[in-house]
Amino acid sequence: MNVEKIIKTEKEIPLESRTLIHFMLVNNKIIEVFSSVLKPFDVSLQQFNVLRILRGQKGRPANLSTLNERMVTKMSNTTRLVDKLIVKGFVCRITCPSNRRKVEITITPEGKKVLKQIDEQISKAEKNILKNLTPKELEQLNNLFNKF
Amino acid sequence: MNVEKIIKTEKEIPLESRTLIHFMLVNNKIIEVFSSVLKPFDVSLQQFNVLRILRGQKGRPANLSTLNERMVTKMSNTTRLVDKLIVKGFVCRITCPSNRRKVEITITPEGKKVLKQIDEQISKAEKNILKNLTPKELEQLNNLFNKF
DNA sequence: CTACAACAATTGTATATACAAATGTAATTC
DNA sequence: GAATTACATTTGTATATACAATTGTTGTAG
Repeated sequence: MNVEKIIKTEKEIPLESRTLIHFMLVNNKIIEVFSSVLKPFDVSLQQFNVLRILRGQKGRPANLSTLNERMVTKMSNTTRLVDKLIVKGFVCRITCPSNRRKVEITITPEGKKVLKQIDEQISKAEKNILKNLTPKELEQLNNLFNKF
Repeated sequence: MNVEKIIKTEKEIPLESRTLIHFMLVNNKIIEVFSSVLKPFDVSLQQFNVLRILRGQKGRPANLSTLNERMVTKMSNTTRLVDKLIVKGFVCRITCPSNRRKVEITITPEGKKVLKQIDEQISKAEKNILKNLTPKELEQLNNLFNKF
């Protein structure tokens, strides 16, 4: 992936700007791949993230602020995100009995089933995106990311 | 930036998934910083990108497909993006005399002036985001990104 | 126990983005 | 040169997201 070729510029870009542009270009590619995997399941990247968080709860219900806190990309409207998952039958929401301000959100068996299918595809996509990188290079990347 | 701490999970994430999540987390941070720099100027990241492309044209007008092709994040509606810049007086659009299907978009002196101010702030922000990385590490990052 | 502050989620509204269909123009084919 | 195809942009519409204001509930100070 050559930055100058992709954004079609002839002039040399300063190393710092170049790195950040490069960063965003790769990120766009990652999101594009993930989105295309998720599309047939009619689930957005954010919705997928919520489903995975809920499964990670192992039965324990999560409330909205917990979800928001754990999401990779925090967004300002988790209520409506959950609304969509409810319509699809993938999650279930009840008001918390001990504190009626809160809600308890859980993943349904149907949601778990779909999530399992998605996971397989996503896992393949991940391997494909990273096919040119060795485990050592992945470690290296993670270490560099830690410096941000 | 510790991934597990940020997304608040206790379990170990496989290296591949972890890298991609880490990638997105850092990207979100970058976008967040950029957006907050741009906010006072009432210019979005995409609009900023268009302005920079137009300046890079050095007077030569650009048409919509050229803009779209050169944008870091391609979006499906460059028309409306340009509309907003016109309202702000930062760019100018006329239909191309030699081919009336096309349009000719140029940056205005006002646009150039604002862009210069933004550039200074963005440059500072870039340095700040990357303050913990040496030039060598930046090169290393770019090389790793090339493998995607 | 009443008033007030803090909390958690929801709703309203404006803007942004994705995708498809439509418009207007130019080039090509017969 | 009329019909068709391809091109470049615009418009329509549905959905997504950001941000602020609102609602309903709980905790707390006096």
